[in-house]
Amino acid sequence: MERPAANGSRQSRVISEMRQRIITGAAASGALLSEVALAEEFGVSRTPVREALKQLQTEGLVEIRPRVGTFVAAPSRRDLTELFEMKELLEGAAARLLAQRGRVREVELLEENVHQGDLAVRADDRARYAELVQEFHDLLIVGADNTKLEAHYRTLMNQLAYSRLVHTSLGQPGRALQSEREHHVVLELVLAKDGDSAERVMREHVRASRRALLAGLEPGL
Amino acid sequence: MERPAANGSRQSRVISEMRQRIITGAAASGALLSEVALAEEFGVSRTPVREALKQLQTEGLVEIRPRVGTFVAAPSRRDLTELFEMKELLEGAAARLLAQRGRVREVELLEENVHQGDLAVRADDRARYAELVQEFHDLLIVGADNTKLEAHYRTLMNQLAYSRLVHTSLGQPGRALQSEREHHVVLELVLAKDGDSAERVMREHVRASRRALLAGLEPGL
DNA sequence: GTACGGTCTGTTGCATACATGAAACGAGAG
DNA sequence: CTCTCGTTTCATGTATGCAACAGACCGTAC
Repeated sequence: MERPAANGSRQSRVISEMRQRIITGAAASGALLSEVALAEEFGVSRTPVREALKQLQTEGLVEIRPRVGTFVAAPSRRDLTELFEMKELLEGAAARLLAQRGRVREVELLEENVHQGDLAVRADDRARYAELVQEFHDLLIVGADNTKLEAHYRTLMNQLAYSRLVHTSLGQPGRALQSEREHHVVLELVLAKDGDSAERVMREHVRASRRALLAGLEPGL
Repeated sequence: MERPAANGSRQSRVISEMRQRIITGAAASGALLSEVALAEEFGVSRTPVREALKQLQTEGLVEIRPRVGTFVAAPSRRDLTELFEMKELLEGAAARLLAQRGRVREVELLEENVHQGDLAVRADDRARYAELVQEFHDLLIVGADNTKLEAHYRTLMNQLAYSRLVHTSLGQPGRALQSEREHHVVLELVLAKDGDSAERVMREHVRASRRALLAGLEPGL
């Protein structure tokens, strides 16, 4: 193979590309991921592809049925419930931890985020607000300053394909305004360093967003 | 969307054996895990060994330095703090969820466990009590009836190599008795279906056990 | 003694060939 | 038509060879 050697590990490129494809939905749920097909597509041999799939399996994004094939994971209804339960748990804990840390950089970014959120809601700019919602939750997690928590959280969100779901949730009438109000309360409690309440309210916020999501999803499910 | 399929392939044997070796400490922290050495030892080729190591990496048990080698992960002080933070969080949530479920099978097993624990403490049988402590925490997690929570929890405990640590913790004078008392309270709150309090007390219990552990590890800290 | 540079060894990264099992398929019997 | 069972096909599972890179080692110049 006189291929002008790709710089950097080929496998890592394969992994991130595959992951992105699954999260964004470019690879349909339940679809077969053939090793040879992927290998040809990425211009590498089966070996790095196999290792990438293996990693995606432990991340819960694909299911490997031995001797049969690798398939894009299809979360069941129960999986969704469990994932949201975990989301509630981790984000609640993050709110508490952040509150305990005091006025760190992430808190200031949250203030700016909430400010921008107000503007987006007032302007009824749903796409912009969806972005800000994601940033809000992300800041909370990062601000908790616990790399394990962050890692597990990201794994969960990937399984949820949350970046797609958030739009559905915000599509419910009045949800954006309500969501933004809840963000306000969480931020205030973080600023007041009231970890207990911040955690409680954050959990309620997650439950509310889940309800809105399921309400928007129900027809199709 | 299930966790690692328990098939009978050689690779799964390699993985579980390696994992066990790391968790139990048979493979020293920081030690180099040579692919060829492991392959020869297990009587397989490098390929399944490589894939096993890859999986252990995403579980956080080994660190792969590209083109250099694979090493048994050595948790830093900060890692330990973060891991305990997560332990507190997950076990607390599990207590809450179990309390909400009512009188399920795991609750009955917990009652029996606490009863046995009383006997072990009274008899000053430390080894037996260490077993029971692990079972207690395990029942709690399983009883939460959330497979994601359980999976993440097990990953974390593997990283902590908790099965080794628990003995250190219980070695502190009076810790066993105190621990058993705390188990009692948690169980009572679960029986009373008081999820809020169960979570709170469980968190305190985890923090207390962490303090006992650190005191036993480094008397100076 | 120290700094420098080249070589050398050990390790992983990737490609490829072969082994093996699962599921689809189709011919034939009933 | 339907069921059975052997065959065929196609996917993954594993072994192995070669290449490339990191780091140790050693001789040499100063």
